[in-house]
Amino acid sequence: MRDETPDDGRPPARAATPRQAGAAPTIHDVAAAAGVSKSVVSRALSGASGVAAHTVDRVRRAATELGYVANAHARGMSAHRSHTLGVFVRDAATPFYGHLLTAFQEQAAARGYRVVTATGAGSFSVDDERRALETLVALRVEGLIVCSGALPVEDITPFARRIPAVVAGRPEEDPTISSVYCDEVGGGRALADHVADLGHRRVAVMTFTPVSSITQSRRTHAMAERLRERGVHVVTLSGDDAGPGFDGADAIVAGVLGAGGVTAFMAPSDAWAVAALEALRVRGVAVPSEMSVTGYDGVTPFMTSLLGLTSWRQPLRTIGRLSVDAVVDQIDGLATTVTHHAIDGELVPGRTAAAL
Amino acid sequence: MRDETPDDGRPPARAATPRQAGAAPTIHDVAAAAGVSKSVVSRALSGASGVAAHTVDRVRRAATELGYVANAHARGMSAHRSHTLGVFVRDAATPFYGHLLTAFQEQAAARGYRVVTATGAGSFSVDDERRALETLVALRVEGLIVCSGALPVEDITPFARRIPAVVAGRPEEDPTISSVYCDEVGGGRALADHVADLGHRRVAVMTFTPVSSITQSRRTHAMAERLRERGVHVVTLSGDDAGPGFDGADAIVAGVLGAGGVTAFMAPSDAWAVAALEALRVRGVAVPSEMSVTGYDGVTPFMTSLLGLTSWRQPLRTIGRLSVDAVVDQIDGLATTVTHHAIDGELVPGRTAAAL
DNA sequence: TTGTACGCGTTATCAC
DNA sequence: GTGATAACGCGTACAA
Repeated sequence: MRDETPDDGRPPARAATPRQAGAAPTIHDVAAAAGVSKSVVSRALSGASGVAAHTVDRVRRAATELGYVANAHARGMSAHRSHTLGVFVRDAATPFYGHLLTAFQEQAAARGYRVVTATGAGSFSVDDERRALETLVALRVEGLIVCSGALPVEDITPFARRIPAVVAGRPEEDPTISSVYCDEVGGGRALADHVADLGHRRVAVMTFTPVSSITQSRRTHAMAERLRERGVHVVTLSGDDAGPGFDGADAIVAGVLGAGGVTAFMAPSDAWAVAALEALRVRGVAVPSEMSVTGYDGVTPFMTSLLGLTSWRQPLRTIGRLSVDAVVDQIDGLATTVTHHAIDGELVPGRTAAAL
Repeated sequence: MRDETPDDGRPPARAATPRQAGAAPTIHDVAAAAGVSKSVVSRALSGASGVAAHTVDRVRRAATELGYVANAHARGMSAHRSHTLGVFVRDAATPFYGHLLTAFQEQAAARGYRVVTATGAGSFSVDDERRALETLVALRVEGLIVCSGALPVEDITPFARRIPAVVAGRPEEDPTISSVYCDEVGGGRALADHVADLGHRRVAVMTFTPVSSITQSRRTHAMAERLRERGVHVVTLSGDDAGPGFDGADAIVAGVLGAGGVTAFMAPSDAWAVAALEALRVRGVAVPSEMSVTGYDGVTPFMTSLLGLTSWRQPLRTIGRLSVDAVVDQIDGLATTVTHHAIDGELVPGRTAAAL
């Protein structure tokens, strides 16, 4: 049970000396408890030299006694540093972003930074995303990591002018802003080669326009292009009209089957591949004997050997690590130029795509 | 390209009047640009009454012109409010927590709060988790939402004394701290009933001790107990020894098959169920004809009709919403008592468990 | 070795 | 309707 009254509109209760119970103890409280001045507390706790050993002891004891945790806001104000990185993710519920998030946290901690996350609050309108970015800026994060396949770069650059920023997980050649991403074109082409190598001559590819998803557009067009180079007949199906969820999967599959003679379907992501596999199962089409299916992303939990999905793995841990390094290097002055880092992915053979 | 020098150890550069380019504009800059005092800017931007309409206009224009975003730290210091909720999640990469996180963000936004997230930085040691909680406290979050099946409540209560807190996603009866969770016992029992109803008489259940995971312990013991009540012979296999990942799945499956006559296996989670399904497939055991398998959680992307996993769905969206409501109600003084909210889950029939 | 005084950016109070 | 001014909690020159 809390022992304080909620301090909703507290202004009148300007505590004179007896701080109200429940309020966080300040450096002043610790100083009083230890019988020294605030500056000594500050120095003792920060491990600065020039403080008597026994004084440090007394201060430390008083601090833990009171459960003192320095106010990051006040500290940031005077130090002009927040030691905080801001991460914007479009949808934390997606495993892809979840893994990225974890990698960010880990590397940021290793580099001595904390991470605050913001999202577009569910209804992914561009306006929401803009507001989320503003939240990060208000928090005076020292670096910005943006993970969104959709947010146009124009919405990021105004902030990137002030704060070292990096776009993670999607290709971005804007000269203003660094990026770390998996080589979508190389991945799409390699996966297409895999399908062509399996002997498929008529392949359906689900494609997107850049506005709906930069990554999915890039990789799917690379697939189609490479297939054509290999002399494979390509049937493209637009994923832009398929709606936000995966409800359009059946319509897509119907299109694939209706095209006639198609023996392989290349999905833009593992999630779409799984949705397609479901639709195929419902329609009684055997995979891979009657139809081969490939995904993209290669992230758990889709990458279970149970599903055996043939896919392309993006090295999310590496992307996360390099993204943090990119912004922190800029913050620390170790790097001053914008960098674009394309990481190689890796083919995951699987069992959903077989030789014809 | 950034046009400022990185402000690493900036103290000497105490800008006199000409602020260094790239530094975030302050209310002072806006005031100067609009030709008014800071007070007016503050009131104009906060929509307070008592400011001439044309002045508001001028200030607004100057603010957007400069790209002014109020410093949340300074605002919080003066207002004694951060309008921020702190969320601690054990592992954002897990879909379970990812969904929860999204639900938090959404409801927090609806209630006018922002969310900052902290995790144990990957290597989930209790020490890391404590440090993560301290980060949140340093940020002076007004409410705390803790999602971790492992962090002992004793590590939370010292903070909960000061800050309204809620444990989300796991049962917690501590009188100090509110909780919102799915009824693990009810879920485990209902799922066990489902298995018993299917006619299984010898069932293997993977169990945990509370120290390794409170939720998994609770639900699995409920399963075993209910099965015994129904006169079913239960074989328990300890999941505590299975290691951190799912590598122990094959050993578990070996134990299930070695027990003799077991026709159903109840896993503590969907992830474990999928791991078991894989191990069974490798061993050539047909599901569900030779062995029925059930999971628990019922969260995407495991809940694809492709896998057809029989499971128990936890209403994560509801849990997320109610968790935020619980802390915000306490902050706003709408609620003063600690509440424990057990939400009902829902059976997901699936195809991995069949009648004997 | 320790204490004093100031400033960080903002809001709220009180004169004007 | 507007402008000084005093906090808020902390770090840190500078003085003692």
